[in-house]
Amino acid sequence: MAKGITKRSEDYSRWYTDVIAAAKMADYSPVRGCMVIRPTGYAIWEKMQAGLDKMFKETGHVNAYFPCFIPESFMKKEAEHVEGFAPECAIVTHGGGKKLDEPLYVRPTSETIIWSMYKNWIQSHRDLPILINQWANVVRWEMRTRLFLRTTEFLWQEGHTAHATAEEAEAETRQMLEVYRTFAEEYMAMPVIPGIKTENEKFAGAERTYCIEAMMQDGKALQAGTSHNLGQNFAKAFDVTYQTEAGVREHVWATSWGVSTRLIGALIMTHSDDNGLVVPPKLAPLQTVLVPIWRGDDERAQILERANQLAADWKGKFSYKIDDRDNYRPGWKFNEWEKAGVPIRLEMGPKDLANNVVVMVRRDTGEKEILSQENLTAKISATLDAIQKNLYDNALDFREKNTHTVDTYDEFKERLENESGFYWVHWDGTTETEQRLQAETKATIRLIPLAPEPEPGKCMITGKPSPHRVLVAKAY
RNA sequence: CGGGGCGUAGCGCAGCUCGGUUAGCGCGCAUGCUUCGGGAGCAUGAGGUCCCCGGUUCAAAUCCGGGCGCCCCGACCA
Repeated sequence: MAKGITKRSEDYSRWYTDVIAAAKMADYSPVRGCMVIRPTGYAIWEKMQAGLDKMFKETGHVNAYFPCFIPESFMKKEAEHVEGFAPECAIVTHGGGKKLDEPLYVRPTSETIIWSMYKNWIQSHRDLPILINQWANVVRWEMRTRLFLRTTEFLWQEGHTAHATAEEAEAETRQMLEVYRTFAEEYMAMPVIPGIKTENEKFAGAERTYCIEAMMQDGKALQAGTSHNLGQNFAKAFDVTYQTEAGVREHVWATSWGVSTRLIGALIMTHSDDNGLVVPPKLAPLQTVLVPIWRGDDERAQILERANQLAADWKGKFSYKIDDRDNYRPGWKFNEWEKAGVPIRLEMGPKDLANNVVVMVRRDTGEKEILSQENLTAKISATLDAIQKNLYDNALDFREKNTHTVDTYDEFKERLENESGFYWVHWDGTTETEQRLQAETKATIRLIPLAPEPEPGKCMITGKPSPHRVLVAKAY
């Protein structure tokens, strides 16, 4: 039934790219490592943007736009930042046919150019906080790329805030992490675990990085969003100070936070199946498609008339399309919309017309149901809600089934071989042990829980004391 | 950067080993008719720098040399 899509059990990577191709979400571009986001993929991004942007505004943020070119000298001002990003930057050396006096970095992230501006905008505590977000593209010259998950250029949002106190910055960082968690769970129907990154994994230039981690269907972890407490690092690098109420000059406290088009990859790998894309109703570009079935022009006219009558009640309640194309047959359409992940398909033919019913098919379960044409609108709305919930429940159930607790390194290594998934383990808190773990098993410490359950134990590798467990997994 | 695979019609491929008519096949595309409840059938038709450069030869998609590009897998990263 799913011609052209490799089964997940055969080859997970190929399945992933097949789903994207079958749903016409993206295409490879003439430029290595870059992708073209096609209308179907972009529509999902627009839905994500709409949901997130609303939440950003509700928490007091405003949008702005900063340039994509950053003077080299700016990039070099924060030591850890430049060290972290320099290897993966694209640099413009020529413009207008002439060599530039100073090379321009194509932004891999915008902290530096934004803080160069904040320096001018901030003098007094009265100027704080600044709560700016921008929707933009960024470029990171990755060695290996995968559609949506890691491309040389990608789209994202980056919030950059400035605060008078460390406490306020920390509260902001945590608040935005919570926004991401809510978005992932409520819109994407993707359960996530919030936490803190280890020193080793934190953002270049941050004091502390928070993240949300999700489990993909192959048991691997995917970092779905990050929120950084930047402390005073950028304020010091760019000499951004303000006068307190008491008249004292202090460096400003900063945060930054972002999610990217990678979320689309996360969405695919959380819900989709061997028949193609599955999209939760809240992010589906098209929520319901009605496929009319007819023989001959008379039936066609009758069916379409009834379909339009029914659909008149749907406006403003959910998005829909009546697929009245005459050049494709119903079976072909069923398949196409299935691959595209449309949550609900309705079928209506002559028999249904005679019986005053329609056939409804759920994308998530494949269940067919014959519905009266009375109260159809309410039934569709309720089913969309049910699909949203079912997708979340399934994803959560999958994660729980694939989350393990282990105490010894031998057991960990053995189980990781056979069951990829999340592992809660004891760790002694050192970077050396973390690096050894990664070198020996390819798994990484994904996060330290926000509010860890105190559980004194011994590091599974070194046997040194550990106050609580951390989350370890192979990751994208 | 290492390992593997591959460049021939829009897409997927055969042909290459062993050089030889006008380079094929499937899907898709165009037109027409019949169809239409899970990827329709028939007929007709359009569509090619055989990745590039050089060499060998009467003759190269095919042999030789060099180059470029893409995909997959690993080391780094959202």
